[in-house]
Parts: sequence; structure tokens; C-alpha cells
Amino acid sequence: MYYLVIRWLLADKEPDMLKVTIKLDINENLYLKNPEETELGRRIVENGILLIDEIGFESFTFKKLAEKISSTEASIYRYFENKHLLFIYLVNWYWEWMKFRVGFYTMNESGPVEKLKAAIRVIVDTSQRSTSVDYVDTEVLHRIVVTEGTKAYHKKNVDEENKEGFFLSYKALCGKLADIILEVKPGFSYSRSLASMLIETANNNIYFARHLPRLTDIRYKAGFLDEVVRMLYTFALGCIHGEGS
Amino acid sequence: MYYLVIRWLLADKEPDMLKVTIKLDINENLYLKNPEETELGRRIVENGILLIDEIGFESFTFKKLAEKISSTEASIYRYFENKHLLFIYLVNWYWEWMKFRVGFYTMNESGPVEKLKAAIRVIVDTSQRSTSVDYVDTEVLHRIVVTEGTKAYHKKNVDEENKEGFFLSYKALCGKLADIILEVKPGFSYSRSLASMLIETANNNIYFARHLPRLTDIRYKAGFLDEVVRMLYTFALGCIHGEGS
DNA sequence: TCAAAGTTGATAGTTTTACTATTATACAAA
DNA sequence: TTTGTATAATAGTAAAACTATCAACTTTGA
Repeated sequence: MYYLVIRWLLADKEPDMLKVTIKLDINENLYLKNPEETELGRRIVENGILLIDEIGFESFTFKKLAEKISSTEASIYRYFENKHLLFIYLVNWYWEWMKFRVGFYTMNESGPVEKLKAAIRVIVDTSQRSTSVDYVDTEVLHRIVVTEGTKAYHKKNVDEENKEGFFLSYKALCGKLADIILEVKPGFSYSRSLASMLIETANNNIYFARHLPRLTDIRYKAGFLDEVVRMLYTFALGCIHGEGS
Repeated sequence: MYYLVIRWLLADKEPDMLKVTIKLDINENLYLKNPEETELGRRIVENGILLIDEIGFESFTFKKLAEKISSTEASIYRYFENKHLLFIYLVNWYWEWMKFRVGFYTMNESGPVEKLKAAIRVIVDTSQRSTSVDYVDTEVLHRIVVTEGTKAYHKKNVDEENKEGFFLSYKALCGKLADIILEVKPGFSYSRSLASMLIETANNNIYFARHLPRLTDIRYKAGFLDEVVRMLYTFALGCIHGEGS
């Protein structure tokens, strides 16, 4: 159901920068018409991300997005039922992309602890290796997930949406991390909780450092993401080895 | 600026149950007119909690609330500028109440580790000792904070709202927990991050157990909160003692 | 090459939400 | 009695969140 098609394109202008085209298959129930397959669909996704980042999800409307892309409200409604589903689509895109990156960057690590550390670096820092993904600005997408991503699954009707499979990608990402944790300590009782905690804590501390600094020890300055990474190393390994004591 | 006035009333019908009237002073910028001071105001708060729990925050409107309490939209607008501020008011109420409970239940613990454990129990389990707080149903309030509490501070205009002091109670609660952590291990580098992580992780795992079970190892059944408590003991002590390794 | 099918843009309209304003009434304090 | 304060009742506006229709254009495919 979920798979990735990767195409590597060597940009001749900037030889050390790889241009990656990721094609993600995202739950079909999330859209009325697959936005990946048309020019307009891709513009909706691309500019949807930018507009939510600019004005926030609450102020975001299809009307404003239509203006931004010189199209109409009605046209956008042909792709997405409403703005909430567009948002969940974007967050799923992010999770799928993260899942791919975790796999990619842990692949060549030698031991399980090194794998876990690599996974943590991936979760925290989205700018690594300056990959760019064609019509999706992953830096901006990361920012909106950090800022308002939890709204995707914190609501009254989660159970319905969960039945439709809207959160499968998050569960898969979480499962992938949990597997790495289990490699570090087979039989560990809290692998899934630790996995989801690491993801949520990464995002929270990035957000808190910027906006609510008294909720974190991370100070927002150049290279602060490295500090988040170091903290999560401590937390992850502490939790894993703390069991039993 | 923030203080608590506690009044203990022994309910003669149920001698082992204490009826507590907590009067919390909550940031004045959150309301136009203090809802604690009038009958209508208290009904707005009481039924606002119940209605958000019933239909979810997105579907919640002042019009529906007005119907529920047989009043009018316009009357509710005299207390709160909009539903977001009512929500932040409620979440602040929750944080203030938690702060009080953490203080109260850690007070008599002997060592710092026991204090930390007591604090964790308080954060996870709101039903302890079956205290009831007059017009606020704390069980229901806890449920809406678990379900949608993060929306209070995950949005585009956090910075403005933060300047108005809307999150001081959360910071204070977090600070209180961080102080306990520092008693356990003086000089620990991540006391605040660990504190906010424990609060968020408690809420997340309660929520995940019910709605997204693949994101947690906690299974939703009778007594599952004890399992959350045990997990957080492991995590907290692991993180604290893991530093340096 | 012609017709059918599909896509988008333009326009218009509905219902609900999120407010604001005005007035009348009831009740309490001075 | 006067004054003030709180609330209810009513009305109204602007924007958000859709839905429907139709014409123009492009693509497909027979």
C-alpha cells in the first residue's frame, strides 16, 4: 500500500547537491483526486505548505490558497474535501518522507546504538545533506509539522480517521524507530512509547526553544539542533538502560 | 500574581470524600469578565468543559454553549472574547490545579526520588483521592486537556499570547517539576526538558492507549494508568541517571 | 479528425460561524 | 427614587466552508 519511488538526478550546476524526486503513495482516502498527478494538484500542495507556514493553519482557507495560486476555491475542493484533510495529507507526506530518511541514513551504520543515534539525527534535523524534494519545501513542511502537526491526530474524531488509515504512516515511522530500539535492547518493554516520545520530544523542544523557552533547556541559537540531538541521545539511552533499576 | 485559596469542606454524607473548593487566580487578560464571580460565569466554565468533551473543540461554538445553559451567545461574549481564549482559560485552570496538586502530594514525601515519583503519579492520574472541585469536573477537564490541550500553545500566534502571559501557569508547573528533578540530581542539564517531556508523554500515552495503540506499549484496560506511571518512573530515572554515559 | 471525456475557471449561491450592536428588563445598591 | 449593572432578546454583518452550474479548453482514443 505504501511504497517509495526514488529518482536521483544529478544537478550539473551544483555537483555536491543531489536533487531527489520522491514519489510517495499516500492513503487514497485523504484526497478526492491525487494531487501528485497534475500540475494544479502539485501547486496546491506546494503552496498549501507555504501558506500554512505564513499565516498558520487556523487562518488558512481554500479561498486564500486559490488566490495565491491564481485558481479558484472550487478547483481546490476537487482535490481535497476540506482543509483538515489537506493538512493530514501534508503531515502524512512528512511521515512517509521521514520513514524513508530513517531507513536511508541508518542503513550503513554499524551497530544498533549507532543506528539509533542516526535515526535521532534524522528526526531532529531535516536539513541534513541539503537534499531538495522537487515541489515540496521540506524545511517549511518540517516547520509546520513542528508547529501544528499534533492537530492532525488530536481531535474528537480520531477514531473514525484512524479507521480510514490516516495515521498508518505515523505508526509505521514509529514502528521503524521501535525496531531499532529493540535492536539496542532486545525485550525492552517500552519500545513504541519511547519511539513516539522521541519524535514528539524532538518536535516539542525545537518549538519550545523558539517560542516557549522556559519549557526547555535548549537555547535557540545557531546549532541548537545539535544540542537537541545530544539531549535525545542521553534520554534515549538513559530510558533504554534504565529499565530494571 | 498567581495564588490559590483552598477551602476544605467535609461532606457529611461521604466522610471519606473531601469536597474541595479551589479558587484559582488566572491571568486576567484571558477573560473580559471574571467567570468565577458570577453564577452565569461559572455555568459557562462548567458547561464549556462538558460541551467541549462531548463534541470536540472544533465543533464547539458559543451558540451551542448558550443553548446548553439557556443563555445567549452575546452573554457569553461578555465573559470571553472568543472560544480560543475560553479554551486557554480552561487549560490554565488545569495547569494551576496540577501545580497545586503536585505541591500538595509531594509535600510529605521523604526523599527527592519519592517526591519525583509522587509528582509523576499526580500528573498521570487525576482521580486520586476522589477529590471533587465544585463547579469544575476535573476528570472531564483532564480528558479534554489530554485530547486537545496542545492546541492551546501550538499555533501561529504563540508569541503574542506568550507575551500576554497566557502560558505562565504551564511554565510554573514545569518549573516545579524541574526543581524536583534537580533535587534528585543537582546540576542535571535537562531538568526543564525532562519536566515538559514527562507531562507531554503522560498525556500522549494516555491518549495513544485509547485511540492510537500502536504508538504506545500501554494497553488500554483497567488500571492502565498505573502502567503509565511505572513507565514514566523508568523513563524519568533513566534520563536523570543516563547523563554522562 | 471528430467526438467524448475530463479538467479547470468563472460565477453564484447556501449554510454556519464568529462576531457586534441595540434595546428592554430585572434586580441591587446608593 | 435614582442609578448602575447584568442579562436576555433580537437583529444584523462579514467571513468561512462549502455546493452547484456551466462554459472553455485540453486530452484521449477510435
